[in-house]
Amino acid sequence: MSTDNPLFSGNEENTGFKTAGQVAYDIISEKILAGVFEPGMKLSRRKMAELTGVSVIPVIDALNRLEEDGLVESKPQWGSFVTTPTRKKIIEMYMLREAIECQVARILADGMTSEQEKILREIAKPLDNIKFAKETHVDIAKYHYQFHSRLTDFTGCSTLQNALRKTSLFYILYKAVGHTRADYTQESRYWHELLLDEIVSGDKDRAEQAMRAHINESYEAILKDI
Amino acid sequence: MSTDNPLFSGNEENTGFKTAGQVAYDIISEKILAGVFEPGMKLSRRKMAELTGVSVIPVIDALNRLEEDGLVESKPQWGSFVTTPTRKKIIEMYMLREAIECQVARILADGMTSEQEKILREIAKPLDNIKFAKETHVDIAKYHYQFHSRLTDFTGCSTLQNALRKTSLFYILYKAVGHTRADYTQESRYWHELLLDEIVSGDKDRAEQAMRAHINESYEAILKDI
DNA sequence: TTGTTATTTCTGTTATAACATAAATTACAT
DNA sequence: ATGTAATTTATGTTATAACAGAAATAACAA
Repeated sequence: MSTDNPLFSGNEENTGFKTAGQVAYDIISEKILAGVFEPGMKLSRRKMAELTGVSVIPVIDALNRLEEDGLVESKPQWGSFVTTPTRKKIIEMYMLREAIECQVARILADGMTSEQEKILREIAKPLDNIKFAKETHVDIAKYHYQFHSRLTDFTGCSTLQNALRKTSLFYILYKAVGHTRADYTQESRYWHELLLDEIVSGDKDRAEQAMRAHINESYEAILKDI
Repeated sequence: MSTDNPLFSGNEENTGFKTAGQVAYDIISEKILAGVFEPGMKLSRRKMAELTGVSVIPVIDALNRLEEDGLVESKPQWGSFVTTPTRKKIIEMYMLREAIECQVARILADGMTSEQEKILREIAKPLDNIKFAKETHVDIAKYHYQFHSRLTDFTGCSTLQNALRKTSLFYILYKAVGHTRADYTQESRYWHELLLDEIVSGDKDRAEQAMRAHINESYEAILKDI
């Protein structure tokens, strides 16, 4: 899961060599996103070092990166623990996601190649037809991110990509916790294909509006959960 | 500069105690933002340790944070160096800033207290009347950030605040390099007060549009520079 | 002079161990 | 039994030193 997952942007262009810090990051993040390390759990440096098979120095590095990712929180001089997805944090995550993705929609409305559109439609179609009963919430979340991540990629703007990645990590963390009660079978189908229609229209404002509606649908659904 | 500067969000709520990593971060970031460490300059771990008076471990921590801030870039297994503000990076920074601040404008249009408006107007007025000849570009950039940062604060959304902070750090880095040729005396006055007018109108779309225009003015001016 | 090889230096990385502080536990007195 | 003090344990932090690989320099041959 750690190497073939597009979520992990860790330096993986290397020649198979993994730094010790990367090893620790991969293991710990995998445990968190799989729900093994539950929110609020304390992540002791020494325990994590023992678990991952490296020393405390690379563990500190890994925990720092995880904190930047929003998966871990730290009180200085006290310790690190798995982030608890509170209502407030989820709302904040959506505020940022809306900001990023609306901007992405505007940029792409300004100029998206037909080649890019083709690629996106190939992702959108199966995504809009997912059998919700057969997939876990986490899997669906990752599939969703795949589409939006590719969309953001096509802006060529890495700063937007990095910001979006964080919101997705947090979203997956929330889904991994498991107390999700929303009924996703009621979600609109064909949303992503319609979204693409609006983007290729070339009208920035229309594209933005469609994206905002798309995100708000997910937002409203989650607000009922928490 | 390190403790009274609102740009530095490092854990400064502590009881005067500074961790070694924080010491290193403060010193190195100050040198970078002051232009002493020029873009492209290699920041050797050992040299930085000697300079800051701490060991290499906290220096690594500081460099990691500086990389997250966008002030430093690293090639794994090779080293860290001061970020060079290329045209592409500046454009990307503006894309992110526009995304963040337009969202801020929308949120505040939805509900900003009169107390908050009062505070913002007290910052906006002198900002709109700055004597450009008497201030350095860096000082003006910091003053500017003070307004926009406070604006973002009032959304209560720390994720937007963190994202905005990065764009501002990069902007200041760019200004610190010094080859800025734009004539800022031609910039519109009263822009920030007018911006507040649009936000308090309560119309999200109007607020967003005004913010976008505000940022684009700065954007267009800088594009001529680079 | 120029191209090649060997050596030296420098670098990022990380394991080990020490230090100081906070938490938890025990010991003890009331 | 309960509150307090002493002690032990655990933890974050960081200095030191070692390891491996890259870069630069020196030595040497053509």
